[in-house]
Amino acid sequence: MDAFYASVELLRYPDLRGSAVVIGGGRDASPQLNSDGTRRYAKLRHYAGRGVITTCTYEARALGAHSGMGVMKAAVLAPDAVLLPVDFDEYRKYSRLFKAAARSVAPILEDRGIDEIYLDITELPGAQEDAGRAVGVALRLAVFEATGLTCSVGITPNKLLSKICSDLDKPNGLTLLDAAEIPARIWPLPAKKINGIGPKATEKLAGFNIHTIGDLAAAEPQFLLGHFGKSYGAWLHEAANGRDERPVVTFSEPKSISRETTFDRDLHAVRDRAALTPIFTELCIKLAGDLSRKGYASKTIGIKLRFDDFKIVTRDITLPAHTMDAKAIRHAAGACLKRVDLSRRLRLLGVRAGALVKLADLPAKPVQTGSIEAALSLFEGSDDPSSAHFQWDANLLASPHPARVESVEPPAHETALK
DNA sequence: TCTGGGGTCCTAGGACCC
DNA sequence: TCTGGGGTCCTAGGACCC
Repeated sequence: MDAFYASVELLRYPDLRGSAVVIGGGRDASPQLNSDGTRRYAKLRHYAGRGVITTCTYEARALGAHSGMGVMKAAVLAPDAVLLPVDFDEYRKYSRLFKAAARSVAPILEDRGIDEIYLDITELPGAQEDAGRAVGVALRLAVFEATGLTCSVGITPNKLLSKICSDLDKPNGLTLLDAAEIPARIWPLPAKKINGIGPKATEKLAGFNIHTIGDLAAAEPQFLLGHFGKSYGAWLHEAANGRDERPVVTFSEPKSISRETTFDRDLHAVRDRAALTPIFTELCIKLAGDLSRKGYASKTIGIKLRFDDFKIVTRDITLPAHTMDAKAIRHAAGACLKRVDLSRRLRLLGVRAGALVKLADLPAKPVQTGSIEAALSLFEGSDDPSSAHFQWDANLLASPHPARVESVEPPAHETALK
């Protein structure tokens, strides 16, 4: 989707069409209603805070703003640009609408986040020959009719090339590409246009005088393997040559669910404990709510800290049984926090639930909260909370497999087989 | 002007088991 | 008392993406 969040906002505030508009910042950027019924929008120049731009209109981009940029920095470049707060509920609504419209054209759809999808149109009637363009036209029409929003489409032999091509003619673009055109149209592009080559890899490649995808394609595979590792090196070579066999995946289970927040000001774990504790607990409650709503239980609870120097530290712990209970999550996360050196001030705190299992697939009833608390009290009472190693007392825990606890020695024949 | 929130995948070492 | 090879799980960090 083209400038997705900003475009959704323009549907709501059509008077902003044609203006430089920035979405982000958070908090009090909502438009106010004047007495005459007109709207008064917040200007970038009045912003004070730590937010970043999530999306901005093409007019704002022309002034130098881009997503990821701090709003304070953008205010210097475009002080008169309009600032709007993010409204994820609204974007999710339009996300569902555009995906449903796309599915009506091509049912094999891979979800790549709120504003991006892959479609497998191989088996679509008449998708061979020159009908690719017809599919692209139908797709954009269906999306526009359902949402009033434009999107950009790449139609190629695989996901890697489609991703690159969808970006070549933004906004409202349609780009078709045949494998034979790779040298002429793909190789001149910067290497970072490949999905999977980020800032670090771009920098490292530049050090070897590899700047374009063509440079990368011309590099000896052995050289790439030697400098980028077996897996990534081999992938770089394949990607540069436009080869990608990944299928369009229509469904996948989530691996983790998390909540995090950046504080208005940096907080010290001890001195600002009174402010920190409720934030920490709130994150755990929200995470438990997310798990419950989505129907998952987690066996690994972790925390993420970002210090004032932007260094990130993570800690996690695997529980004896899956849980979705806020108290159990809070206790586990608290135990993780005790394993971190907290002398620096904190900028961000996050809580994560991993090792997820669908509630329906849970082997037995989730362990009761009380038992997990009893187990975790072992951590909190530990003489050495910084120690990375803890001993669980299995007897304190309710087992999700009560029957198996009773098993004793394996039968003699089984022992013999070993 | 310091840089959000929610994810995935990969690597790597140590524990532990066979 | 000195060395194997394979496999899984746990934990921490990092690159990358939307």
